[in-house]
Amino acid sequence: MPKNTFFNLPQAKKARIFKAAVEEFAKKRFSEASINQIVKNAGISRGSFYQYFNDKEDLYIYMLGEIGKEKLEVIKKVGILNPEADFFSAFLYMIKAALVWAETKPLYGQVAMQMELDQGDFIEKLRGLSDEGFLLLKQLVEKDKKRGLIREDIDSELIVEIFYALITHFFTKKMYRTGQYDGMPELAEKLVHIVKEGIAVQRQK
Amino acid sequence: MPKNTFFNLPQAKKARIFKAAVEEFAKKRFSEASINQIVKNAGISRGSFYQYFNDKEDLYIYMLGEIGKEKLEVIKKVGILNPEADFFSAFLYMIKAALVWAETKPLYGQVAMQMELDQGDFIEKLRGLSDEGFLLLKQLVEKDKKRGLIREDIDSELIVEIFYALITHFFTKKMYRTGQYDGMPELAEKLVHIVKEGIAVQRQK
DNA sequence: CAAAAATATGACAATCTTGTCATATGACAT
DNA sequence: ATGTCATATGACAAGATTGTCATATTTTTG
Repeated sequence: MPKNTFFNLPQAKKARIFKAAVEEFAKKRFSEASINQIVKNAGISRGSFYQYFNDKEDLYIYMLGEIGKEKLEVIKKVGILNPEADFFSAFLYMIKAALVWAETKPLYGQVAMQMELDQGDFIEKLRGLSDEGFLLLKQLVEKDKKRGLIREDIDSELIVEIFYALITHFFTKKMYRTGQYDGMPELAEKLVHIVKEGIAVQRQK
Repeated sequence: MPKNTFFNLPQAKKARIFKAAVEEFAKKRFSEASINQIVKNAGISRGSFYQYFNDKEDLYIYMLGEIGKEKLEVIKKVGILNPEADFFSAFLYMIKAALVWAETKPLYGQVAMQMELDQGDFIEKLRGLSDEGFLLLKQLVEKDKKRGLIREDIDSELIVEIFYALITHFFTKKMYRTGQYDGMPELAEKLVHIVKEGIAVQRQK
C-alpha cells in the first residue's frame, strides 16, 4: 500500500504520478518497467518516490486496483442490462463494452495486456485475485446449462477459459501488431459462433 | 550467424556452449537472458563469447535453428504416418508427438514457451518465419473442407489459429504452474472435441 | 515568530547489463 | 626453434537498474 505521504499529496500531483505509472506500465512489463522513467515523467525526484511507495510492486498494485475499479463497473453494467441474456450474447456484449472502454482509455488496456504477457512469481500471484468477470461468466454458463442451451458434459470453467484464451490471444496479437482494435467485434462474433456451433459439418439440423 | 571460430571449436565445447544457452533461454525471455550467465555456465570467458558470436541475437537464432531442426522432424513424422487422417486426429497426434518430444527435451519446450511469451520487435520478426507446422495444418483443414468434414464458411487460417491459441494457452499455463505436462493429452482431446462439435446443445443429430 | 515535524531532493553505493580491446596463450608451419 | 596466425582472457568503459540517506526546504504547530 502506498504510504500516507502519497495520499496526502494534492490531487494534481497524485494524478501526475498515476499517469506516469500507467504510461510506463503500458509500455513495459512489470519486470522491465523503470522507476527512473516514471519519476522523470511525473516530475518528481527519485527520493520522493520512495517516500510515497515502498517499491515498484507497491505502485503497481495500487495502479491495478484503481484501474480495476473502473473495469469492474464496465463489466457489471452488462449483467444489469439484460438479466435474461444467454452466455453467448452476454459475452459478446461484454467484449464490446470492454472495447469501448479500451478505446476511451487505451493505456489501461495495454497495461492489462502487458500483465497478460508477464510471467514471474509476483505477477502469477496477482493473477488469481481479481477474477470477478470470470466468475460472472461462469455463472452465466451454468444458468444456460440448466436452460438446456449449453451441453452439461463440458466443464463450465473450461468453457469460460476457452473464451478467455481466444479473446486474449487474438486481441493481444491485433493490438500489438496494429495498435488498434478495429474489426475485433466481428472477430469476437466469429469466435463465439465457432465455439458455440463447432467447425464440423452438421449432419442434420 | 555464428563466426567460424565457433564452428571450428571441438564438438564438446560447442555442445557445452549450446547447452548453457538452452538452459538460460529456457529460464529467461530473450530480452532478460544474460550473456554473463551463459558464459559462466559454459565455462568460457566473456571475451570468447564475442569471438564466437556477434551478439545475443546471433546465439539465439542459431539455437532456435538447431532446435527447429529437431522439432520439424517430429512434426513431419505425423504427416507421413497416416496420410488419410482428418485434421482433428492429425492435430491430436501432432500434439501427442510434441508432448513426447517435450518430455525428452523439456528445456526445448521451455525455450519455445519463453519465446511465446516474449514481445519486442526482434522476437516479433522471428515469429513469422518457421511456420511449417502451421502450414501443414492449414492444408489438412482445407482437405477436410473438400471432404465435407469441416464447414466451408470458416476461414482455414482462423481455425488453425484457434487451435494454436488454445493449445498454447493451456499448455503454457500448465507448464508454468506445475512444470509438467501430465493430463495434457486428455485436455487436448477435450479442446478438439469442443471446437469440432461446439458447446451448444445439439437440437437433432 | 520560532521551533518542530513533514516532505523533497539528488548524490551515492551496489549491482547488473553489453560490447570492446590490448594482451597472453597456444598451435602450426616454415 | 622461430615466426605467424588463431584463439582465449579478463579488465574496462558506458550504461542501466534499485534502494538509502544526509541534507535542504516547506509546512504546520505551538
